[in-house]
Amino acid sequence: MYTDMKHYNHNAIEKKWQAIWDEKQTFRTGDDRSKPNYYALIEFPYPSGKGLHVGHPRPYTALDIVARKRRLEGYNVLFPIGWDAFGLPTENYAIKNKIHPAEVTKNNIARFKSQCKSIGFSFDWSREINTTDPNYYKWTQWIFLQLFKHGLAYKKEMSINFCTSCKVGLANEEVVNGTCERCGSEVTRRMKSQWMLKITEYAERLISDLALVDYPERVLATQINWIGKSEGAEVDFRIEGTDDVLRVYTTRPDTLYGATYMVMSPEHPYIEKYKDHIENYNEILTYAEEAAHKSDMERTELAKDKTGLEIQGIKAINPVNDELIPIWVSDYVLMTYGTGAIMAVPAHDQRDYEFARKFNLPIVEVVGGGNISEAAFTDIETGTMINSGIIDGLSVKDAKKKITEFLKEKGIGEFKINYKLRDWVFSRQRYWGEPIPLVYCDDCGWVPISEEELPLVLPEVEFYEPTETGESPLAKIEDWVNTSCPSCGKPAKRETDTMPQWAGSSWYYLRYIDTENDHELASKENLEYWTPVDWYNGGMEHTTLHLLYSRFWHKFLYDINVVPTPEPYKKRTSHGMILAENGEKMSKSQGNVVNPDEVIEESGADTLRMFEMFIGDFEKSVPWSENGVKGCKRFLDRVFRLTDMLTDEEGYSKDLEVNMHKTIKKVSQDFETLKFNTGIAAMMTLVNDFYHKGSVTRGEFKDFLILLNPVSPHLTEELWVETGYKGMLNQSSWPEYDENKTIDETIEIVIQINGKVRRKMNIPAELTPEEMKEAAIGEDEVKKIIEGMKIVKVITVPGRLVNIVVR
RNA sequence: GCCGAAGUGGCGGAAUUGGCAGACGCGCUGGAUUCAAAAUCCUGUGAGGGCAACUUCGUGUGGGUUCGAGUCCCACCCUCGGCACCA
Repeated sequence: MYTDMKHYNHNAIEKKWQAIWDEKQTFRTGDDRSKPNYYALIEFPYPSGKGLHVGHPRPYTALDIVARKRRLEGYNVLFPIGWDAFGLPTENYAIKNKIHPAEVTKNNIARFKSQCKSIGFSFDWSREINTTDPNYYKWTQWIFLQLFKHGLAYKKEMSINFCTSCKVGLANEEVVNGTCERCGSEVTRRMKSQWMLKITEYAERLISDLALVDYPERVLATQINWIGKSEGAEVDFRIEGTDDVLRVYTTRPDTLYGATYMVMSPEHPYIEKYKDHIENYNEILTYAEEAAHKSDMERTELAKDKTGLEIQGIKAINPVNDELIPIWVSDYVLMTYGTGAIMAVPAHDQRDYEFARKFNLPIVEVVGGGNISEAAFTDIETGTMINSGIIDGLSVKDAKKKITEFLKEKGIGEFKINYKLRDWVFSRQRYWGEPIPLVYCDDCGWVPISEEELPLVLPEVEFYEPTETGESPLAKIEDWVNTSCPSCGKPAKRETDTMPQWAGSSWYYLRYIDTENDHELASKENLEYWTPVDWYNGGMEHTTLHLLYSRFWHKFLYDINVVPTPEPYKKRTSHGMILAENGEKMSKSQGNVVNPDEVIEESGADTLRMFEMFIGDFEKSVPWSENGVKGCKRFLDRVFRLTDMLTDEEGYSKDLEVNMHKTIKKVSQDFETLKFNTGIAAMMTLVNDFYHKGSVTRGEFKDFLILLNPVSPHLTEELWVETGYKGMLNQSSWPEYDENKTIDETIEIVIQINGKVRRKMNIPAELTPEEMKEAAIGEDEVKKIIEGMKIVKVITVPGRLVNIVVR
């Protein structure tokens, strides 16, 4: 006969609790400011047309666990969600299917939202934001205006990276191996007048303030590497027969005596300036044009073999030894870094060495210790200066200092710090982005529109395609473009470029704090209470771009007294990707995308959440596994059936008391340190213990349910009610452990002889090392083994082992 | 080339930071239940040898330190991520 076994109906249970949480607004951020606050943040998603795949819930579940645990610990928790909804894929889809991007966005968001709800995340849905909402981008525009007013936004005619397919300018960061980060098409260079943000002004602070935050080592390294700080000197070389100097930047001023030629970038202004002096001007011009034509890809990839030309007709004078040296032009020198010209020291720089070898230029050794007939000697730790006049005999470090002081004294050089970081190209020739709230007036130049007029709303437009000239589609809407100057009232034209997708995501964490505020981006009081974000988790792919940009904006807002902290995020962590079962990246084209909806339907959201966390090391990429999902489902089934072995006892049983305390400790710690996999393993072990014992007390079950709740919230809430505990689980509190009760009374120790495990024995935990030693030596088997040998030494590790060294 | 992370069973991964390698899960083996299957429960599961108690080998490779090394040091190899002519 069939027993009346209750069945774990995950679908019913999950729908039931999601409805209850919604109705009771269970996870709405509280107003009780007497509670300690906790701000947990995930990277808000871009609502693509494809919906979520199983990679999304990994970071969301992780911080959902943290948020739920914090609430049970008595914190007032802010755990918000929103949509980073401007962007090219939506626009491209809109173009292709002739649907308004706003409509596409709305549909995509609806899909994402219902998926997020079906997974049971404890987001505060009352604070949902959307970067394409005028009430939101009003403040994105407002921040831009402040940047503009503080001189940090400027327009510049410049050579930009231009994606041939998207027809937009790209920031350096958006170009990956010479192709567009988004669509993979070829990127070429093109001159275009662009809005730029002076992130370089913050370069130093973006490095030094990393000391204030808790980021993983690899993230710190990426930030520092990207900013690329270097210290050196700028040095003036006179150009023979003129009053002009050619200024160079070098990190090795100590090698100045070894400079045997100079190299200018093909774009260097002196080429134009001295065209009358330059005998081979036409040749140089041809070379410069070729270089300009090359995309960044070609210029770096093919540049393994160096090219260049000597500039005939002008020569430079080495300021320390007055030697006449030739000036070359080569595309391995970039106009965008340093001064656009270098002094070449082939003996001590790899690139100069290659170049000198190829073109038979002299190589003069000025740092002794290497073998320059074979390779450039670039070591700066061991060498001693030679052939170097006033700095002969010094170490590299001392020589740098002395020569830089000398140059400074003579007025022909100075100490200089350079950064690889470039200013941020901030305009896009696209429709689906925030309009830049500026107007161009022939008399007044660029004028900001009045802040009262914000938001400057995107006008309706018939076609979203960029124009043939690469201009924004907005340029075609005449009655929008033509306006009057806010300053003098004369006819003027609006800026038609829009902002990049990075804009809205650079400050969204601030808006969550005060979503309804319509007179400031967030109130001082709320910002004081909630910032900085306590824990921000996101993907490694955002650790250069997004993190740097948002830190920059935050620092600016700090400088103008809008936010109270110098850094936006106190702690940052990163998750690994979820790959397809075969170890490949999940992608639509491969057809290997796993959809969470199917997993939820079949095994439930609680199982999905658990497996997302149990699958492996949170910080590493890991392949998805169908069987792994089944394993987690099996575990939750076992949890469900624990109710059949429930006893009436309210406390912990004697047998399992230590296990309970150990598990509480392990789970509590592991949920704080991204070790969700081992925390869950500890709970599995505990459940195995319950099964082996065949019973579980009400007290044990209750605390176990709380521990499991952040991972699998629906089932645990259901079992809480079913078992008849008070109220709802989310109203209870996180269990505490007693350190003294995490220690077993008797422990098994290992007896080693000469470092090899020979015996194991059970002893009372409180034995002293001396007693352990006695016990080990006295053990019968051990006695037999060491009979006739001499005990040299005995090592005891309390609670672990005794090692007997014999001869 | 430079920077960063890693290399542990058939698989995902553990290992209180120098102290029983392989927790937990998957997969697989055997058993119980069943007419049978699924599900469930109980066993076993790094490799070799032994009827067994046991024993030898074993954390990318080679050396070293130590009573003791997955963990520390030196030299390599390989994988993944980032940067890449930045003077």
